[in-house]
Amino acid sequence: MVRSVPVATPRRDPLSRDRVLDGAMVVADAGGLDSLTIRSLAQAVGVGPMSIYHYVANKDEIIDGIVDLVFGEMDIPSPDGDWRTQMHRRSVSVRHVLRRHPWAIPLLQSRTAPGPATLRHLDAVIGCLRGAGFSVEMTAHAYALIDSYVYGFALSEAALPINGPETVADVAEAMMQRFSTGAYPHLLQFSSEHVMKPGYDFGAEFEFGLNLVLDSLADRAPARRTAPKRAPARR
Amino acid sequence: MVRSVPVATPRRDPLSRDRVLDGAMVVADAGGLDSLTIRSLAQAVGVGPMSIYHYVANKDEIIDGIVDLVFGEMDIPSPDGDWRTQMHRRSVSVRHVLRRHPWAIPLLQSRTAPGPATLRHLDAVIGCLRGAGFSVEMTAHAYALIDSYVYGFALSEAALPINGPETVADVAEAMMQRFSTGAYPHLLQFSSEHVMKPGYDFGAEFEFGLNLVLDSLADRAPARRTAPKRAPARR
DNA sequence: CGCTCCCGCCGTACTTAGTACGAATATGGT
DNA sequence: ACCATATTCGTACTAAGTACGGCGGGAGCG
Repeated sequence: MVRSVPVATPRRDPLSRDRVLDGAMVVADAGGLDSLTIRSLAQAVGVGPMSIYHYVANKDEIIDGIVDLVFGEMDIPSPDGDWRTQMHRRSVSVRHVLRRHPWAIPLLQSRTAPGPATLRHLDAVIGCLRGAGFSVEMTAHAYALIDSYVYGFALSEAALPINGPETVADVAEAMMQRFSTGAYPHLLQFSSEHVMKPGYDFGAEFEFGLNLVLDSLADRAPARRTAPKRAPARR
Repeated sequence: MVRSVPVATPRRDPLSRDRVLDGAMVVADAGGLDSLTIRSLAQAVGVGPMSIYHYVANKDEIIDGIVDLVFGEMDIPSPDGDWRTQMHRRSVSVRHVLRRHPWAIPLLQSRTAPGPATLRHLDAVIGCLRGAGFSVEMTAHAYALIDSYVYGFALSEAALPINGPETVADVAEAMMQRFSTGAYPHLLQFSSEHVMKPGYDFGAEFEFGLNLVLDSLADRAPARRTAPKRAPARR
């Protein structure tokens, strides 16, 4: 097990579970979940397809592994400090991470084998809310609400045509043809007057909803504990 | 096309795009998206695999088709009546439909070829909000917020172990082993004190978040509340 | 110094899925 | 009765997951 002299036999460094999972992340980031096949992964890490199976039992285990890696990239709320600030920072971080790894969004909630980073994240969020004085019931409410919003937003955002004004125009153009029948007047008006305007950025909607959600929760929370700082509860 | 005598040649009635899509729905509902293969679908509708391709170009078109069927099952907000009531009813309906077809959740936002039911739904939601007096900007905010929440909640809900107190206990048991190390104290406490309690129903969290979101939007909306009539909002 | 065993690696091949191609069959019109 | 057209399907090719077993080289032993 212990290698006395590291120089001795670095055949070409012996692969490892971590290198497999890191490689899987890279492949998924580059081409989406569909492009992540055992063969493409093997090629990415420079081995034959079957070598992968010496480090993971099957593809599902790879998926579980990279989902946990994604959770590992997210900021965790600190138990100290204002809960609203912490949850805001954490939520923004979650969104940014999911923008980097959009393929992970449908997987986040659907894995039944959470890894350590996932559990640490969950624990920190619950700890933050409970520490702020939320009751168990209220914590459940808040957590479901915040995460539903954040994940849902990430899902919507990921669904948008790949970014770039070019694509937006194309999609709009294609849609216009159907609208021209007059069957969808509100949609037509909304698209042309707002969504298709040059400066429109769907991502900017995130802050509005997040602040609304957090403010409303603050209103209904036991407004005490660790938050003498900013004046909360703007109404 | 028109069959003069129904007795004459009901070979076994001639299949159709609708029968293909309906069959695809049934298969997906029964066994999830993974179980929907061309072969399983063909068997479900009683034909050979290749016959399918006379009614759809490829599997993606089938996916697009059943996603639109899902949208077609959702209640649509009426332009008359209180927007809050309408949006509440619509959101509850969306959630129920997605509970029936959980495989559709990751697909809803990711299809770039929306069908007629999808567009009708979109149009109705926008029409409802605009008709209630929301500005274009506010409509965009509200729509992103509400849908992110509803889809995100559906996503979370679909991820839960299949329902049934049996499974909950099992999952909890498996998790407990990891918690026993003391690494996730808040999560442990939260689970044992709340989530694992007999009466807990995650689905009940939906109303809390939905009402909070709608109430907060109402606070920031033009206090016009119910649209007295239909406001065409054309220009 | 050579033998052997083990570990990491991979070649081969079986199974399932999407689907291209064109043949087989049926149906209605003349 | 016969053909044009509309349906349906048989065959087969490609890609992907992965079971099985073989190979080769370093480590420890004699």
